[in-house]
Amino acid sequence: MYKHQTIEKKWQQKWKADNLYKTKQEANKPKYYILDMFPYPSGAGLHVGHPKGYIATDIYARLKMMQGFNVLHPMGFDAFGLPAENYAIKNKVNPKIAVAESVQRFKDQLEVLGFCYDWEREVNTTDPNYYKWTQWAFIKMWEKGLAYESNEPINWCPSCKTGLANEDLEGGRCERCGSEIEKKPLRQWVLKITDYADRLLDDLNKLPDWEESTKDMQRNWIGRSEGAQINFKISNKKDEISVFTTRVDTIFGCTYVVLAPEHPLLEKLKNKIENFNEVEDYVKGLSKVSEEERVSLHREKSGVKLKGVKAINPFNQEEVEIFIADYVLLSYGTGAVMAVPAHDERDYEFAKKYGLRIKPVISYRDKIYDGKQAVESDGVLMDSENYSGLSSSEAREKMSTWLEEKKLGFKKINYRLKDWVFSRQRYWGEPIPLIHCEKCGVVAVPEEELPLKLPEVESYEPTGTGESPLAAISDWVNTTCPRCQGKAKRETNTMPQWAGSCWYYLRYIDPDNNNFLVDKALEKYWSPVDFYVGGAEHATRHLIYARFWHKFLFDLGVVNYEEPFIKLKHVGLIMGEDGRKMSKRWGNVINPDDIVAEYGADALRVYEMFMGPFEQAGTWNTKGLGGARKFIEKIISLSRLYHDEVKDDDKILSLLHKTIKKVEADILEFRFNTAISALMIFTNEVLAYYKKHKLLPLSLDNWTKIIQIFAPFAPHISEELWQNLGKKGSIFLSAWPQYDEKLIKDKVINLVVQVNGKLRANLEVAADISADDAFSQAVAHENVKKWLTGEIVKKIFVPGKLLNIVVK
RNA sequence: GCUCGGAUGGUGGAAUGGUAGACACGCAAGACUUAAAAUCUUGUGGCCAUUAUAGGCUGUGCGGGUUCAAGUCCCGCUCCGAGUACCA
Repeated sequence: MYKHQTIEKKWQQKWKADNLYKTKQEANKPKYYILDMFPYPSGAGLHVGHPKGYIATDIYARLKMMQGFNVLHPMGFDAFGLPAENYAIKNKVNPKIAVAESVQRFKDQLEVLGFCYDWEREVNTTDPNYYKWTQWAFIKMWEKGLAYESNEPINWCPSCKTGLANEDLEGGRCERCGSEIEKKPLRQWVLKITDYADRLLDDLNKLPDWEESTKDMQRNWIGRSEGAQINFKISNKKDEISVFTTRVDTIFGCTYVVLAPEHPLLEKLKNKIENFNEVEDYVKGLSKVSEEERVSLHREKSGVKLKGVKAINPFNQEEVEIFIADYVLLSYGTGAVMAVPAHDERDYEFAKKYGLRIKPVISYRDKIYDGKQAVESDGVLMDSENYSGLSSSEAREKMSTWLEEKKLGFKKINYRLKDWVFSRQRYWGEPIPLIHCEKCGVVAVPEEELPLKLPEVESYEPTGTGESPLAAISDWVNTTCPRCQGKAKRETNTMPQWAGSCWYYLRYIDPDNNNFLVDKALEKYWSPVDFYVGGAEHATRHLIYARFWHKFLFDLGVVNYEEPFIKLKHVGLIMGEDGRKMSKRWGNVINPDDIVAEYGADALRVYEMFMGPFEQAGTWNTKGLGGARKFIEKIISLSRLYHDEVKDDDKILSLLHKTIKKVEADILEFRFNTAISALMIFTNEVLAYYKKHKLLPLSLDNWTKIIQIFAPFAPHISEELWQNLGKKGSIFLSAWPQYDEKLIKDKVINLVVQVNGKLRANLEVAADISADDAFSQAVAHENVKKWLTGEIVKKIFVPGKLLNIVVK
């Protein structure tokens, strides 16, 4: 039994006193920047799942230190946002206070796990010295026209009483509180992320060290589709309907046109539409149906024909009916579509329901339009005048060119990605640094007045009126225009929670800079982040936003590289012992403090890394923790088995070098479970050797190496064992042991002998045995002989591994 | 529906196309103990055979295929998970 409490505390204090993990920038060393997604410090504190990713990066960072890198491994807090604010409302305290308490609690919990963070670089997004630069970047965006004011209907959470971005929703509900989202027109600030859509998409190809699944999620989220925008004249000849389609090639099969029910053209055509009352009733009826119902899976499509107006197909001048229908969304494309029921499932369904004409215009070799369902794949055009006979892709090219020539339409790329609704009607966020002047319009707060501090307020409650609580502080709101000194009012919306995390990784590089967002030389040295680790839930949120800001900062010349994060890995969740997500609600939360007290931080670290593949979710099992603890004690027991005089056994020595190689490679690949397994195998081997031969199996030199390769996983006990050898400096300042490829090569190997692919014998032979020698030894083996009953037709020899004899 | 993952003992999992189940948990038997815990030893996919040893068959969700050899590659399914959802 070892006293982990004493040992762990001792080394944590010593490391702190020695400033061991202070970031160094030594000229003769390469840099490595490894980053965790910084946490939101909630009042509940950590459960054992939270530190999993931090343990992994800690192991990685320690390896890199020992391999001679200048390592930047910082930590901070993303502390603006709803949880702190809701806590503040409930307890009537300033969120600042709640945040400070949570941060402290968080740091205490992290500290006992023995992480090598450089706390001198701690970042907090709610610190005015930090958000000064969040505001600065926002102003730059506004200056470049990337931040604009809009009054479009947006997602509104009736319970949080704020507008939200698409990224804040989960299945049509508020990601924070689960309330159903309403569409509400609201004055808001929006960031033009769609201007960067193509770069965000294309540059994913520059990230080979991101997981393919994450890149796919981002590709889907951005949702680029190439097509054409086409104008259909309306029979009154004055107005026209613009539709977006990716299938111009099917336009001769267009039998009607559909508008979204909220389409602005309706109002314009009011007098032309004979059944306008019916149309209005339909639209009113729809607005009663909740968004969720409207979008729900099996809801039947419905619509109303606009009587008295028709649309004219620009390709053949054919007049077709116009409908409004709930299956067309205003928010995508132009809010209007040309319906081709023969070649689009949704149009088909609608056409069947209302008995509309269905005209197939694409022919296929294998599947054919049979009247029973739409066929959506490409084929060869038919019944399409002079385009008949062309392939779908040829036709799309020719037809859109023709449209452009005739000015009837143009090629168009549409994105699923929407501009980023960037204002919140809540208190606890960065104030948007803009001023509304009666004469000059919108004016930015001058740079020298930044940070524009969040003012103290009486009530943190959201107002629900579309104004933030800041609007109630009249002496803050009423100000003078920086340009004309006339009467002006401050913008009272605040920024969303995501704002601060868009660039925090840059602040770590230069945390105290009050003159610029990040110093150029420092940025050039440390940037980009070499390795970024965090939850997969950020794949289409934070990771898209941060890439967008980074590209913007690149365009400004603030950063020197276009992508912020070179390598990315996601951490798999740790589930409760009952298989459910750890949560107060289920009563299955395990607090790391309790585990550390009973088993030690080192055991917790080893256990979490040994549970299974890093990216995969795993179920907590306290019994498994006992195994980790036992393993640490086994390693400690090795400290009795080394001796200065010992000459190393060949096999043990070879295994040691294999283990060094495997542990190093596995850490670099985030395969911690197999790295630990390799250490276990080695330990078991050494103990078995001692029992069998009653000889000390380890030289001092090799014992030293074992401690070193164990150190990243269990830093406290390793440091203790290291110091027990009389070493002067920390083990983490020592050089990672080199393995010797020559020693790894076995002289004697186990040759597998198969007959017809079935294992029949294992032979101990020289590693470089020839095929002929292997064969003659194999056929001499009783159990092999037994199976060689027919003619030998083939011999497969894999040197150093296997011999397969094929008989007939 | 679409996109991306995954399925291996009682459990977590391991396996550059080359001995499936490493390593660990659990379980069983034994040692130590007055006893228990801890620790140590041995065994542990299933079936068959054997006093014992040596051994045999079978086995990685299901059905096919490629190969001397398939958990791994190809084709077709089933189930589970994640993301997205009337995106034209």
